[in-house]
Amino acid sequence: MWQGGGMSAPSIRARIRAEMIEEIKAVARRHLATEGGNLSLRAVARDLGMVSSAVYRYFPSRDALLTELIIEAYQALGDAAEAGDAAAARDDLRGRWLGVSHAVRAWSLAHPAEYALLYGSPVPGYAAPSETVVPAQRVAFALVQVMIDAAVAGRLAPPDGTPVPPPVRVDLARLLEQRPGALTEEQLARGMAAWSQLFGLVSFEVFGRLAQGVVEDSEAYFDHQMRLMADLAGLPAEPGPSSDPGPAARPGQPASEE
Amino acid sequence: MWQGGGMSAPSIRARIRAEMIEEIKAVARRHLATEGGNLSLRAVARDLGMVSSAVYRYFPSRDALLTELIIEAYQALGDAAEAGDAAAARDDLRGRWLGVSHAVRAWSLAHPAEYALLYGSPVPGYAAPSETVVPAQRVAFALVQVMIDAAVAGRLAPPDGTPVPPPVRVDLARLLEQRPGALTEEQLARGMAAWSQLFGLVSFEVFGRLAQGVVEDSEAYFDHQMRLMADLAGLPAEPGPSSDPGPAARPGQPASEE
DNA sequence: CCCGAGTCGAGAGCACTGCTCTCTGTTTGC
DNA sequence: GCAAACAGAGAGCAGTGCTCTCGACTCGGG
Repeated sequence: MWQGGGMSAPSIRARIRAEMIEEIKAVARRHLATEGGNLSLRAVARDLGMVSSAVYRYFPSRDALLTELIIEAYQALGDAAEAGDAAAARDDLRGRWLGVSHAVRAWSLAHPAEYALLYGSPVPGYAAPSETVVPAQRVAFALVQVMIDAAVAGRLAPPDGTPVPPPVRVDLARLLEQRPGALTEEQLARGMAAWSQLFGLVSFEVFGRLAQGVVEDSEAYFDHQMRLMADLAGLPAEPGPSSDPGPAARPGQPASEE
Repeated sequence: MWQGGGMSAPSIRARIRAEMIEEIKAVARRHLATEGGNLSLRAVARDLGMVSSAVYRYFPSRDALLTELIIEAYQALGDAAEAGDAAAARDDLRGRWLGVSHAVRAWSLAHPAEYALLYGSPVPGYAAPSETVVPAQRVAFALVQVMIDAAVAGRLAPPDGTPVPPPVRVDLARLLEQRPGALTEEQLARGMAAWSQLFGLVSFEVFGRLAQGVVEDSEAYFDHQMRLMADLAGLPAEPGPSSDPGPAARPGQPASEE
C-alpha cells in the first residue's frame, strides 16, 4: 500500500517496522496474560523502552491493537482445534470429535485472557470487525466436518426426537448450502448444539464459574459432556472397521502448542 | 452494626442513607445499561449532583458497588427463571423446562450489561465473593428441579448412551446428596449439559457472536436447541394425563419483568 | 440544652489511562 | 542532494479510581 511496486527490497525501514509491530504485539500478549483483560498501552510502551505516543506510529488506537490480537487468537484457537482433529485417525470419528473439543479446552485454559477477548464480554465501544467472522467459525467447522465425514461414510446415526421447525429449517438450510447434500437440518442443529455446548463449558471453566467446589475433575467432566454431545450428534462409538481398534479416543491433552 | 440495638427507630439519617445507597445503585444500573460494562464512579456521582469522593461514604470501592449490582442481578435472573417455571402447569414438564429457558434468555437480552457482569469475562482484580455462589445456582436448580419432578412422577425417560465414568460419578454423587434418591448420575449429567448449553447459547446471542448472518430467527433457534436438551434430559414431550393438552409449551416471552 | 462524636459532602491532589499535537532527528525515493 | 515521509520524545488534555483534609451537619448522652 505505502510501497507501490512488488515485494522487492523491503527497504530496511519497512523491515524494522514490521519487527516493531510484532514486538509490540508480543509484549501486549504478555501483558494480557499476566495483568488481565484491561491492556494498558502505556505499560506496553514502557516495557519497550519507548513513550506511549510512539506506539501510535504503529497502531492507530488501543482497540486496533486489541483487534490484531483478537484475530491472531482466533487463528491460534483454530489451529489448535484442527491440530486436535488431525491427531486422530481419519476414520476414528469420535476420537477426532474429542480431539477437537479437548484441544479447544486446552488452548482456552492456557490462554484465559485471550479466550476472554474472543468469547467474553465484548469491550465497550468496540464492534467486532468483519475480519473476525471467518476465523471465528473454524472451530464450528471442525466439529461439523467430523459429522460430514461420518455422514458420507454412512456412519452417522439418523437423529430422532424433536424435528426442526420451519423457521429454523430455513436458517439451517442456508448454512447447509455451503456443504450441499452432506447433512440434514436435524443433524446440523445437533452439531451446532455441540458447538455452543463446547463454549458454554469452556467459558464456565475459564471464567471460574464451575470450579467453586461443584466439579473437581473438570477434565473428566468435560470429556463426558462432549461424549454426550457426540452421542447427540450421532457419531458412532467405535472406530471404523478398517483400522486398528487401539487405545484411541482417550482424553489426554491432544494439542496444546506454544 | 453501627446501631447497637434492635431495628427500632431507623433514625432519619439511617433512612436517608439507605435511600442514598439505593439511588446510587439505581443510577449505576442505568449507566451500566446505557454506557456498557466499564462503570464510571465519577459519572454516577455527577449524575447524582455530588462529587466522586462523596460516593465513597456509601461504597468502599468501585468493585464493592459492582459486587452489589452482581448480587442483585443474580437475584433478578433467578426470580425470572423461577417465574418462567411457575408460568406453566406443574405437570407440564416440558413447558416448565422451556419456561425457565426462555425466561433466562429474555432477561439476559433485556439486561445485556448485567448479564455480562454475571457470565462474561470476570473484571480484572475482582474475585467473585462467596455471596454470589448460592444465587448463581438458582437457574441450574430450576432446570434440575423439573427433572426431579419428572423423576418422582415416573415420567423421566431412562438415559441411554455413554455412561458416566467413575471420577465424574464421584463429583455428581456429591451434588446429588443434597437431593437424595431423585436422580441418577447419568440424569444429573444431562441436566448440567442443558445448563451449560443454555448459557452457551445466551452468551453467543447477547455477546453478538451469533447474529452475524448465521441465524436469523434466533428465538426459534433457541427454542429448538432447548427442546433438544429436553429430549436429552429425558423429559416427556406431552403434558401429564390429568391436564388439558391445550396450546401449552409454546415459546413466547414467558417472563420479562421490570 | 449543649457539646463531643460520628457522618457527610466538597475540594484538592496523586497516579494512572487513551489520545493529540508539536518538535527534532533520521531514512527514503527521486 | 533534497524534499518528503517517518519515528520518537515530550507536553498536554480530559478522564479515571481513590485518598486526605476540612467545614458543615446531625445524632445521642449528659
